[in-house]
Amino acid sequence: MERVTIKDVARRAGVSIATVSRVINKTSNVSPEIKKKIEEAIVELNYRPNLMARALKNDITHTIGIIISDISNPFFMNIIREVENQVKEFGYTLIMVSTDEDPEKERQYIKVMYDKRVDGIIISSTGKNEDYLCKVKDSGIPIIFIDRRPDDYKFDTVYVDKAKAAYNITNYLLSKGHRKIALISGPRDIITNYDRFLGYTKAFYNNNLPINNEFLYFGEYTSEYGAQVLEQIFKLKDKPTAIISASEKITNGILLQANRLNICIPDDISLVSFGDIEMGELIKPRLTYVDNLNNEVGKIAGKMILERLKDYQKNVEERILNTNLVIRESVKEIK
Amino acid sequence: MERVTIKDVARRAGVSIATVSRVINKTSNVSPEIKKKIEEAIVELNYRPNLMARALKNDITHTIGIIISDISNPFFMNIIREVENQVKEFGYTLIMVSTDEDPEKERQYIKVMYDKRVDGIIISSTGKNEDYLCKVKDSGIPIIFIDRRPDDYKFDTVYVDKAKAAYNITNYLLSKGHRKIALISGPRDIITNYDRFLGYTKAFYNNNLPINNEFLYFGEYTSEYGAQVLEQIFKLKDKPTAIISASEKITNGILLQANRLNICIPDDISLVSFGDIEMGELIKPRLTYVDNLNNEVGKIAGKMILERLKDYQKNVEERILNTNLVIRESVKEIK
DNA sequence: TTGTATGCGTTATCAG
DNA sequence: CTGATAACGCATACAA
Repeated sequence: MERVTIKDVARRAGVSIATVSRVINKTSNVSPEIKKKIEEAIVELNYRPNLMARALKNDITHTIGIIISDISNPFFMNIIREVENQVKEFGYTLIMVSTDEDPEKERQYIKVMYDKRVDGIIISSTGKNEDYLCKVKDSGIPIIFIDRRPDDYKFDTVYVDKAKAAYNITNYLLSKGHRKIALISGPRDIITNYDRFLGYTKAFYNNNLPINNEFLYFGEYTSEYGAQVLEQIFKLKDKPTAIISASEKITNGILLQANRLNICIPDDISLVSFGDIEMGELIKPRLTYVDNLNNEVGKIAGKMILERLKDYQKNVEERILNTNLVIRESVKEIK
Repeated sequence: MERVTIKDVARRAGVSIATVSRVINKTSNVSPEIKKKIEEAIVELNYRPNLMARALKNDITHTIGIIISDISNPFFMNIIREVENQVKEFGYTLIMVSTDEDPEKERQYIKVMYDKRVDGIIISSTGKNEDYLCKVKDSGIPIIFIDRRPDDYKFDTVYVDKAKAAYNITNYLLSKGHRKIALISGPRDIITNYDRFLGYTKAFYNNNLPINNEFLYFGEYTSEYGAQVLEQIFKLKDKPTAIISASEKITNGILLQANRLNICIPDDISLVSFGDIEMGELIKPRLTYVDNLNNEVGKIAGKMILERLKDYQKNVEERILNTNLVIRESVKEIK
């Protein structure tokens, strides 16, 4: 089955390819009879324009690249779904890669996006390639930062204010009498974890309380890491009375490990999580948590890229979302 | 920042574009000095070949399309992740769309894939577009069916044998004394649900037992549907004593609703699920389930497409995976 | 209104 | 070993 091109259509309709192109793109008037002939030819031959050729000519691929750390993370999955929903009706499709938080891989994938001439990039960045992203942006490819704010440069951005959330969580725990509060974060390099640290320390500072560095854990956004740290914590002489978990995955691990080690939440230790877990309603105790608003982040990211695609010149936009603490049963008051 | 092309490189190195192309593609010998000059020019100008142009010329995009019903379904997410892992090292990237089980959307997206000239398609099909997929395949784009087997035509395929699994589940329930067994499936149209039905009926047939059609539910792969049917079931005069759930999402809904309605599993009703739920270890009772092997399906799908890409002529391959029943605590024995 | 011809950035064929 | 040039499929400026 040969691929039929605009030439074939032209031949079949007995016109030039220019005219065929005109009726396809409705770019100028074509006489009704000829138009009809061409349309018939298109149907008969089942002609489909070659988007590669078009892209080469117009420098528009109708493709948006998404670069995230891990597709299998429900957090990002939801974002992707929302982005897809936003952009699909404008004819864009998504091309998607995951970096595993590896800056080198990230760089490679940014290159891939550039090479593939995507019309725009949505990225949850490791933060180590901002200089490079800047170049890509300057070359004409809009870039939207999601979940993690850029550090040095200016980019369109949408994320939840983790510093404020961490501040609120910490304050809440302090108000419940907790003084020894563990913060279990993802990688130290990733700016969101710095922000959580910021909010955490601010709460202690404002209450004129000292920070115990031993209670600050930086690792990975994985269930394994959460499990491992919980075990570690319970070997400590001077245990924390509460934990702040930076992500659902970490929370998953904490809960799993607590179950294995017969640790009771909140009786043995309190827990607050960034992001509720799947089926959270069924798991006892129901977690006190902050919503990560991933659906909203995704929706906004989709809209932002569409706007930016329409107007390349408009001012850089920064959407910082606030999230509230949802208080349920995983925190115990300390006398 | 202008985009630098092979012409710029050629000019900078003082050679023709043909020679530049030669060193880029190592397609024929170039004298060492010239080669060095060109390589330098490439670095200095930060030249990156335009993949669009290349694709137009070579008809190879290094892109694989994935068509599934719903990205936000963990089941498909895992598959995608595995596929990505398989193909990324061969320089392929994934373009991904979701159909929401809508055959018309599916058809549109198949077109998109065709138009974008992807090198191959991995699809979990509604089953309504096989004729069209056949044409696409004949046009030279390899197609791999995942999770759902093709019906009329021959395609490379990898899926778990749901009929056998359903047969095993049903047999198990029958052996535990259950006679009134509800089967809560996804859409009637989707072949996997027919297969489940097949396995279910076979078990009854082999045991010389009658089937109650009222206990056969077909709907959606959603939590809402699971919840709704559970409620419905408990309004029945003659309730089933056991439920077979066709998917994690449905199971989620069943568990959530059971919790709301104070229905105790397995005391009030037994439950077996296709696929375990997230954090299944923590939710009581731990489910008796069959593993959906999504990781393996994804891995195999990735390998299959790579092989097919290497050899377009090889025989159609069909991988049917078997899965075992994992018995835990959600089924009660009936006197 | 329609056709001719050029170029998008490559690769490949053919001379030299 | 190297260069000029055609071709990939399409869109469009320019001519007619």
